[in-house]
Amino acid sequence: MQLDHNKTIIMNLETTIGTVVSKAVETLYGLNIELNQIQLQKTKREFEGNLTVVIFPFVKAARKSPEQTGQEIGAFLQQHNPVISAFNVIKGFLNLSISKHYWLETLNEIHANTDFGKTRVTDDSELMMIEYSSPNTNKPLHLGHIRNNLLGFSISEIQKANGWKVVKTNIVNDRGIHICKSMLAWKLFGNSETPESTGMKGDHLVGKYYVTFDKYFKAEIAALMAEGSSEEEAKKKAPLILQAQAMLLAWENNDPEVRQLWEMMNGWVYAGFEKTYKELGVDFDKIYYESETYLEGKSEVERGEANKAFYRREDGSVWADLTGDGLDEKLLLRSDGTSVYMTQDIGTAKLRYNDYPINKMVYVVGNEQNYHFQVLSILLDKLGFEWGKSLVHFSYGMVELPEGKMKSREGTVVDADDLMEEMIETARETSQDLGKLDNCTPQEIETIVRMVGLGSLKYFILKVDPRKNMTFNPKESIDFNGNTGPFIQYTHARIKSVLRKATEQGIDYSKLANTKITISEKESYLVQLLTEFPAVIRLAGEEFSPALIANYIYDLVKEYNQFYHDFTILKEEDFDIKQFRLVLSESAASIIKTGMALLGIDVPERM
RNA sequence: GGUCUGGUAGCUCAGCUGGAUAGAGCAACGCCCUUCUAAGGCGAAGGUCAAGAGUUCGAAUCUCUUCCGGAUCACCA
Repeated sequence: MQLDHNKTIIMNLETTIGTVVSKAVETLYGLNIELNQIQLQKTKREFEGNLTVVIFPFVKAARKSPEQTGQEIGAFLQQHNPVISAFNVIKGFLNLSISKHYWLETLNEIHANTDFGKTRVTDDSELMMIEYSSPNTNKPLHLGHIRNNLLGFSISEIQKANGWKVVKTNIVNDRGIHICKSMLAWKLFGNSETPESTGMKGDHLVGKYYVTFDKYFKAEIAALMAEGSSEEEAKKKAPLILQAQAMLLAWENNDPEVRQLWEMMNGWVYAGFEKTYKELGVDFDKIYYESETYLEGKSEVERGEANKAFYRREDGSVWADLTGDGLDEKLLLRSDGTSVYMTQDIGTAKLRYNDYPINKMVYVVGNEQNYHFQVLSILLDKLGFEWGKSLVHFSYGMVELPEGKMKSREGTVVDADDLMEEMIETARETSQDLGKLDNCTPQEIETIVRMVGLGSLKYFILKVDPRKNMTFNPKESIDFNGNTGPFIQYTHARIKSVLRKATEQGIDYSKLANTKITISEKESYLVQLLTEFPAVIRLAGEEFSPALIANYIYDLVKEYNQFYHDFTILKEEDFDIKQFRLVLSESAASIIKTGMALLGIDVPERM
């Protein structure tokens, strides 16, 4: 089985050593210790060795100095485990060197396993539904959405690699006051413009009218305030907002004219979104539309009211009293009967659990909505759904500009389509400047340039801890050197280039025939890095953190590049060594490719 | 104001459940292409881990206090 195979490779070393350590302290000092109490870590680069046992926890029982304790344990380990070739003790740290032979055997295992690091999904696997993207249909996607989409897609891939069945889902917020604003503005000021008549992408055109609405709305507020209204009053009685609200009500009452306008403008937006998703490389297994779930939500709210979980006020609005949970009161239905965001989320959740045997439901939504999901969870629980409390809100941080938050009103929003296009163009220019693709066909160039441009953008976003806010500086653009996507892609391309030449020369590197050769520290360290891949995937899944994958690949690539620089591969005279380096290189390339795929990033064969 | 969250090099970020002299990249400086792709490698430089106290063999990491940021608490989504 796949899982066990991976375990033999990575877990093996640490557990066997841990077992021997526990035997050592028991034999030497009569100390009984749990396996997980033993602190085994990777040896720091400046010291000799591969794995380090922290000795401090044992010195008390040993009644000896940390140095001496380390020496004794080290000697015991070496005697009882042939994998340990040497050891040294510095302060309270016992550094163990693992035999080269072990690393070479391990490399062969890794190399033979095309799914190295992944856990196979079986019929028995549990199902995780992951919601991400969830756009409103009144404006185009921006940089914030990009982070959401990349995280959602990547996390889905990572969970699949951890053996989960994954259903990627998207709830399209296709109804509500926001879209009515765009519709109204288009109706009033749009002169029947269409994507065809203007040449604009549909989502951008609809977004334009959302801005238009806001502009006139602001003007009305200013006028009302000039007449003596307070700002609060003005916002409530401005004619445009009243009309938009009337439109929302008409929509919920199935007014044919409003519905037709809605269908048309949403159609424009979907066509636009589809293009953006495709360009970004994200997709969904199941799409829900708020317009198809909000009624379910409404009836759930009404059921809750009947059950006394919720209550109705005199004005007809329905509320949940959450003061008992330390929260406030929450509106669930407006006094005019129309539903709010929370209403549809209740309906959507219920429908999803009806549609799929969900074991874990994950919402990829920004941390600005932490409160919303806290409330949602409680409301579903109050409605009697046993899974209500188990919803996972994967809360990620905002993307900010150097000046702070992006504001659509001030035109500082970084548009998703523009940004992707820019990155691709930058990649094109860089390739041309460097003359990298001179021998490629136009079609190849197009493919590579897109890979690199999008790779730089995706990696830039995914390498950051998802929980944290991050800063994007549009003026500085995104680098192609250093800790970047293109740097990793480039390394992959270089390896592939060497492998192609090896194949041309007829060199067999299907496996390492001789595992008794002598290799350098740098080389065995690279193998050690490769062995860590499965553990990284597992941790990334547990933590919901693509950044862990990104950081790991970067470390690997950085290390490989040093090796590539310092050692010759094809010109190596010793065939066994040459074969080893090719096998090592191919394994590295494979892990780079697999790892980047978990981030939704493609790597080229040449660049 | 309540709740949540963050503060690490000039800038952008790593630093796993506490472990050795806190690491990368960018920018700036100096090297390395007659050698498998220089989108690369090497070197030097850059730090009061916001401040203070505590917990202990050991704290960027855990606890408390203070300072400074951000989010949220809507008949918005």
